[in-house]
Amino acid sequence: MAQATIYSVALAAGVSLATVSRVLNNPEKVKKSTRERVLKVINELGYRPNVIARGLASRKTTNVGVVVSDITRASVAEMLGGISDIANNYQYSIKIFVIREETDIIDTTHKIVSEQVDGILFLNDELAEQKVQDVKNIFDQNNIPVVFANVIASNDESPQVSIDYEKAGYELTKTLIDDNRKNIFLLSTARKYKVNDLKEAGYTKAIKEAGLPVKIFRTSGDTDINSQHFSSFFKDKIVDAAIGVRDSIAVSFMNIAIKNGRKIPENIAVAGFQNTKYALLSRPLMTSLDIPVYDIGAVSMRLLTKLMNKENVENIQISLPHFIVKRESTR
Amino acid sequence: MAQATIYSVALAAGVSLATVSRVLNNPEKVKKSTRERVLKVINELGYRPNVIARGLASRKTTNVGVVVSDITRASVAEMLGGISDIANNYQYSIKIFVIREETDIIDTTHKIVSEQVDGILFLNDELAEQKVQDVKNIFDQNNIPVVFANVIASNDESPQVSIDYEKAGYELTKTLIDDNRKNIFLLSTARKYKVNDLKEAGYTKAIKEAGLPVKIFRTSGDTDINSQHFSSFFKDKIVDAAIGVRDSIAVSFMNIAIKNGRKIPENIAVAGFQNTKYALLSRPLMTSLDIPVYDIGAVSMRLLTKLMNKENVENIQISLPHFIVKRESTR
DNA sequence: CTGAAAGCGCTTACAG
DNA sequence: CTGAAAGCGCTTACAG
Repeated sequence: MAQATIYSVALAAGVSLATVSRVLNNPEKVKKSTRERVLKVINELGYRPNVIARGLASRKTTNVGVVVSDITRASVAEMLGGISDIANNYQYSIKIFVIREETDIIDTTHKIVSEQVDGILFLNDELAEQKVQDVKNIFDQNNIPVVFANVIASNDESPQVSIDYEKAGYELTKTLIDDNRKNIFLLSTARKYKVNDLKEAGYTKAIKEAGLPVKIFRTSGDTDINSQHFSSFFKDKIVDAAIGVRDSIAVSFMNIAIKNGRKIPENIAVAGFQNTKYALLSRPLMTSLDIPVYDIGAVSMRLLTKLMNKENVENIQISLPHFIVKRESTR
Repeated sequence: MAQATIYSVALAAGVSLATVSRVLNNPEKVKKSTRERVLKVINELGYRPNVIARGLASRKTTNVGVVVSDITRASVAEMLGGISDIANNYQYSIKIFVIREETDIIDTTHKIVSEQVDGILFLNDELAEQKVQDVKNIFDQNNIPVVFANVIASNDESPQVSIDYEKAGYELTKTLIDDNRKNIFLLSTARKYKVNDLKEAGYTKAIKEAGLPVKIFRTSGDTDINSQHFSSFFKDKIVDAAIGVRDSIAVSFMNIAIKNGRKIPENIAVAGFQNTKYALLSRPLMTSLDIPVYDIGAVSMRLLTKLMNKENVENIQISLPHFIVKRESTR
């Protein structure tokens, strides 16, 4: 049997389709008795409004677009968990848009606009700032609210939720300084992201305050590649502490340090960012800065729903709390 | 300025909207000169067809629904990578539907139907078989093609792409048997999934062939929990080899074995499933059965496009090759 | 409280 | 090769 439509419901209930529509969207405007009659028919027929038709007529799709770079990254997946939980509560559906290095961002953005999403969650932290601004402009022109999640947008007033990465970098570095470490490396990525820039800024600030030498080692996020970098690292560097901008980088470093005969944390203290499963499955267990990724996703989505409803939001730039989980790799 | 519509393009190009539509959908049916004129206007106006309106009129949304349980799992995220890459090629957009234990599957399935997706990729391996069948039936009734990705559907003829998990379990167990191990544990999950059942079947087959004792230890997928289980494990069990149904379980086991004074692989050989980053960041490096998760996603999506186009597909049940990556945790 | 009608922005037979 | 018209399944003023 064909899917029931609003027509068949109206017919069976002996009302007009306007009334059926009201029962669904503004039930209080319909007399109780008719409302119940319509509802009964809806149930019997298993009627579900065609979301596409509704989207066209109402100009609201109840779809939100989530823009990501690498959906494969644990933090991204975790954030999606938070997003989808809240989206479910608010009856929004999620459309994923993956932007890669090769893709024409502007073109893709226009494509997203043509998909008529009601709002955008932007998780892509790997885009150059200028590009982010371009993208933001296009969404603005089309009146589509955007929330940047775990991405520090350019220094404007864009809605965003994240943690204070500079402070986090500062604090994590400070714990190593307080442990009397003198040669503290920051293991960062070769490619520059705003988020990592902030971690670096915090690191540098703490290091300089302590009168220590700033030592930033740039490597790859790819474990196979950074293993090689780290192998040569130990030939010529003096090091008694290291912070990886991601847990995977820190664990990788730690493993190779051990292989090179260093004791953790006696010779070298190691800490990472993100507090992922890697930190829990490493030996020794690794100290890591916990970033509430799930919450960032959830809070972003909640903020977005408010913006989509044109509610007046007091604070559109939310900074969530972070904390350091101390484990065996530091003292 | 308001978004250009097909009307404004038609007006500016001096043709009917039918012609504009044809230029977009059946360009060969339009005279070259008019086609070029229309195309020019489209460019000038930055016109993009409203995907929703198109979806309503053509009854094709070029959306595919991806049904997942835990989007947070590395394998799911990786699969999504493959799916989105191919979806991009074929111009499909991806809508994510997360099904959790609490959710009413049947209701959600109806909801997905009402979203008018053209096809479904079903990644949810945590559903009981009966439920899977129910869900499948609903999609069938609504003529929505479904491909099961990395899920073994009930013993019917549903389209699916996966690996031969039983064979994989058999082979992995065999390598340990060939290394002369006698007390080989399978570390499985308490909750039963079809996929793990198959791994168990392969394990059991190999073990019985060798005349060894079947030893299945059930624990949790959660690292915090299984650590505790494994700690008590070593009090009373004789073991010289273990296979974790997931890498994370195997690494967790290995770490605790080492803590209990066992040498890997001398005393205990350890292997996992999935060949994730965990296997690469563990010490010793862990042997693991590589499951081409990305490819499973990509191939599923490609198969789905064919089904959505109503192409005649020879083989709708695809088994991708797997292989064992031997590392330091086994000999 | 309810219905008739227009309209959302497209596609798609049908004519010509 | 092109256009006029109907229709996809809804929502939403407007009347009453």
